[in-house]
Amino acid sequence: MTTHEQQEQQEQDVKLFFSSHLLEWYHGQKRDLPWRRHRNPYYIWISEIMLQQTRVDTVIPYFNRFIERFPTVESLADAPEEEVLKCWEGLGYYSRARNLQHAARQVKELYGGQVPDDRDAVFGLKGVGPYTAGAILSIAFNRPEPAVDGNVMRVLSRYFLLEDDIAKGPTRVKMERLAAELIPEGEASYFNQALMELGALVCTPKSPRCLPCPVMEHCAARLAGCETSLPVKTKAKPPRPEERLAALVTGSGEHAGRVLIRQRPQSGLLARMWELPHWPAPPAEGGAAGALLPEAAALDRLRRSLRQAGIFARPEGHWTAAEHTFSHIVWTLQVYTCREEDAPALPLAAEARASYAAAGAAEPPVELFEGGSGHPEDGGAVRWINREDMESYAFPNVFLKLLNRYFDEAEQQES
DNA sequence: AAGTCGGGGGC
DNA sequence: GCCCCAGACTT
Repeated sequence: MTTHEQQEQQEQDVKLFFSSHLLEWYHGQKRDLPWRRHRNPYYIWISEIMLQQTRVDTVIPYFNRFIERFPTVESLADAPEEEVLKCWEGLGYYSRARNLQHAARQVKELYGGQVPDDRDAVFGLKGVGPYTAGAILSIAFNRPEPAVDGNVMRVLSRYFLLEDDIAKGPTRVKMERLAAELIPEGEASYFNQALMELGALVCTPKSPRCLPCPVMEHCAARLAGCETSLPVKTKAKPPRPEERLAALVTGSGEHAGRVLIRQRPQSGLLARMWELPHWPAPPAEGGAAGALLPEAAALDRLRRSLRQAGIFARPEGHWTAAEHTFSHIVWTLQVYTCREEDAPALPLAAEARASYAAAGAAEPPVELFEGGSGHPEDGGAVRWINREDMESYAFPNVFLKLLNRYFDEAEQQES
């Protein structure tokens, strides 16, 4: 046998060792997760969409509620979109929910309500990319397809000491080829889950638990002592800060005891979710970025933004500040309590024109809803709600917390 | 290839 | 604070 052939044989042995030991470990260590109790392709599919960029512990309660409310593909396909969004409330990446329902309608109409088991069909479902397609095909149907996510790339980077940047596209393709080679005959479902389970429980990003690892013996990174410096991944850009003024408008007259909420536009950030109205804060005088706007200026700006949006209310004072972090933006919301007022006798357009004229040409126009086209169906719908009504609207977490806190405080003041 | 899309847990 | 998570989609 040549040296080259010996080397190849050794690589094969290391791969076989990995696959067999990992599989055996999985059968002893796998967690009891709701979507693992039956091999139901619909359950697998829902769980995989929820698990995109989201931890198992976070997903479990959402999954259980979702399956209870939408037990079948058809029930999901036929549901009102707001109900799907409400089920997703707080889970983030809300386009996942909309895409999921779109895909449920695809499955209902194209495949008779049965989740398809062939590659092209699964890939064609909205919201299903390379990872999720591989996960559905392998976990639900035991097809020998790779399912390469962050866990898998981390595990493979370490075991095979691969220094490719996992943030780059081609790296995933390379990992998929490798992961496909590793699948033992007829064991795609368990093996792919085992790979991810190892990444979640043992081969963690920081301080991996190498001693109990079933494949430590041949882990190249461990042998080289560099397991904590893998995988290589370029840093994400820091999110840009955005200062915003938010209005907590309490109703008077027929709206007494209620708070004003607004719906976001059809597309983009937090699409179709409900929120307290808010607008970009003008830069503070003196120009220092992040400097706090003087209260009087904020109150005045908010009053005009509200009026421009057709809301007649008087900002009264600063209530609280709240932060909300997205992947690419950080909102700092300065929340002001505002009191609903009677609409003025003058029509809004005339009011607005007079307001601009009085302010002079230097006054910047305040958009009705930035990013929107101005059409009502693009968002901007408003409602006056009490605490019980919150059941009917889906809110991003920051507004969920603000509203709950407000209603708590209002209740305490009554008693 | 880079930007857009949430939110939380772990350290 | 920072990192990353069972990623997909758009440009």
